[in-house]
Amino acid sequence: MFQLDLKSGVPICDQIVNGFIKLKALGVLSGGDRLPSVRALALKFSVNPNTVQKAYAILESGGIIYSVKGKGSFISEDEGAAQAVINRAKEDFGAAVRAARELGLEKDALTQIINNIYKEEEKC
Amino acid sequence: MFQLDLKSGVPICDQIVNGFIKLKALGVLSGGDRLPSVRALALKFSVNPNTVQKAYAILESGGIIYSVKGKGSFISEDEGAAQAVINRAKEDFGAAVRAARELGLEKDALTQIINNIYKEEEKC
DNA sequence: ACAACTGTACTAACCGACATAGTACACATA
DNA sequence: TATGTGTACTATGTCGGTTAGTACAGTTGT
Repeated sequence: MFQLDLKSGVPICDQIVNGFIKLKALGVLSGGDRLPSVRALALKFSVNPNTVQKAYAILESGGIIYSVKGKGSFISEDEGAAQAVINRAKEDFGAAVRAARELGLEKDALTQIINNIYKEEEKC
Repeated sequence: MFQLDLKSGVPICDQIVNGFIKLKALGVLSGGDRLPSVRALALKFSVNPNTVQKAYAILESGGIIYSVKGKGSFISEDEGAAQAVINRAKEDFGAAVRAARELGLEKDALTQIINNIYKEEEKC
């Protein structure tokens, strides 16, 4: 399961959305897997149930998950939905690259930044 | 001169800051060049003078520009400011990398995107 | 001296996004 | 029936960004 950083400035709602997208992208969660209930996840994260519910609603509107009253929320079987999210993330990253290039940053500088950040990840 | 996108969600203040940083990085504006007055730019962008003033204050605190009461605001001659611009750009790019990583994108996927974009540049 | 411009410094208010709090309803399952 | 589930509201509070208005200090040109 992922973690929340309440001090990051990133909306909790978005962090939950991205967290599950990542878990699905990594294969930790796959089609049909059940998500924690709205109330359970809220309790675990010490967060308001409404916030979790909002995140689940966003995930469902994006086709990442589907929810059934009285049963729970589940990872969608549809592979295209997650892929669409990944593609959008790639586009966003591409925009950042172009912005950096426009300001004169060299390719090597960018790859070095990437290497450093992905090295940090190993520590976790 | 740059443009504002009031619907982008990016704070107007930040857009103005980034606009001038970009103009300086591209060499359109160089040391000693005069910026539009706070009121003039506010009028041009149909924006509150306070917002422009805030942007100028940020630019000055970052050493990008310097302001003189009664005279105006000017692009800084300071070379260190250029380094500040680079550092800022790197931070922005780093944030994009972290966002991509957060969504589960692999390092190789990011470097590949960079390579493709910098290949495009050769055509220019 | 004067007018017109410049940057600067406030306070007050509005707005939207985000999060919280509380309540209520509908459905599924044991 | 009891419990847990998703869902739908309203109300409240906070915060950042922006706007509005006013005021002051310095420079420049007439």
